[in-house]
Amino acid sequence: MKIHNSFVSKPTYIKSQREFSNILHGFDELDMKLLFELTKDGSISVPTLSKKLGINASVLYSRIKRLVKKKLIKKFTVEIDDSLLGISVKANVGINRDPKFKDEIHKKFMETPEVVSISEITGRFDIMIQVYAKNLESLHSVVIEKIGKIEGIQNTETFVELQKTDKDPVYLNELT
Amino acid sequence: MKIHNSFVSKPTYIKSQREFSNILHGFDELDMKLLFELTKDGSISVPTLSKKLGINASVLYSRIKRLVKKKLIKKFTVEIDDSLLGISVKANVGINRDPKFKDEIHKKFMETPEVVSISEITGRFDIMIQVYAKNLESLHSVVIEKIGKIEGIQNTETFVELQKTDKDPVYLNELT
DNA sequence: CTTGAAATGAATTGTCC
DNA sequence: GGACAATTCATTTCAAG
Repeated sequence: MKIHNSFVSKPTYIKSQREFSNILHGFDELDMKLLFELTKDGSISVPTLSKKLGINASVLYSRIKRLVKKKLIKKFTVEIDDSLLGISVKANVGINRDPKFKDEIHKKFMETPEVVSISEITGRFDIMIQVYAKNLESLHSVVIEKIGKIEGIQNTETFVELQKTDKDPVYLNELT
Repeated sequence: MKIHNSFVSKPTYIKSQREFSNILHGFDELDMKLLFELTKDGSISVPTLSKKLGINASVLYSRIKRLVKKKLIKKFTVEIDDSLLGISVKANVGINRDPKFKDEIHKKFMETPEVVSISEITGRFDIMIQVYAKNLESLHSVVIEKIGKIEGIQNTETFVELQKTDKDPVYLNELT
């Protein structure tokens, strides 16, 4: 049975807001546990998971299938160590641009291999991009030669990442 | 046989700089193809991959094992759709801090569930953090109430992500 | 070192409770 | 949601090129 979000108020027997929204989306604590385990190890076998969680394997098969079907799991993938592939410098670059060239600039970024993500943002900059490079020298040349010379780009400001700490996945947390 | 980087110059029969560094690290084009396929679909079976690439399954078994052993593949995992878990606002926050409180601030960030990554950077800010929140109101309250009030934080500047484009993985690209 | 096939063992599906 | 049986598939091993 499917219940639509906006017509339901939170019943008292549901403890946390998170549990509530999970139920509204049709996902429960077991789904969250699965996401947690699969994020840690996406190659774990269902029978192994079954033992670990103390839940029948058939249930896990159908749950995981459901998580994939409902697109909560976008895909199974691998996490790769960039540094072993020669990427030793990562930077964010804040950019201001002439709005007239928005699409053309986006296209240029898509064509620049060193640019790995492009975000439209609010605030001091219009765009923030992520740039991966082999070393500082090549980062510099990418920003100055390739990016700085794109028509419509008015200003760039580079933030080189010295050290990054990634945290546990969000769905483990209680967001306020 | 292992050859150390700095003592070897690029022989002429090796076409690209990328191919060269892969060889130095002991990884070749087949390894790159595997990384590409596994990034696209980490749950593909080896026999299926074998047909797709036209390469004997035994070879792929040993190659993948090697990629994992050498830590080029850090782990198998799943990609999750945050928005379906109620995360509808993502922001980067640039921060200036009193260096005396560096460690204490880092610890506070680690304790704040909305903070998903922490980067030490060069430039206008000392730190850039990524914040996930349910909505703009909760983002605002996290930045003002939780982060702004941490001792030693002098200044914050929030960049709300309006739209983000992620690109293809780096190891497909030719970096200069 | 690479291939292919055969034997093993494990994962997956379906059915019934 | 759980248990089990029937089936399919992945993985390892080994023998030969």
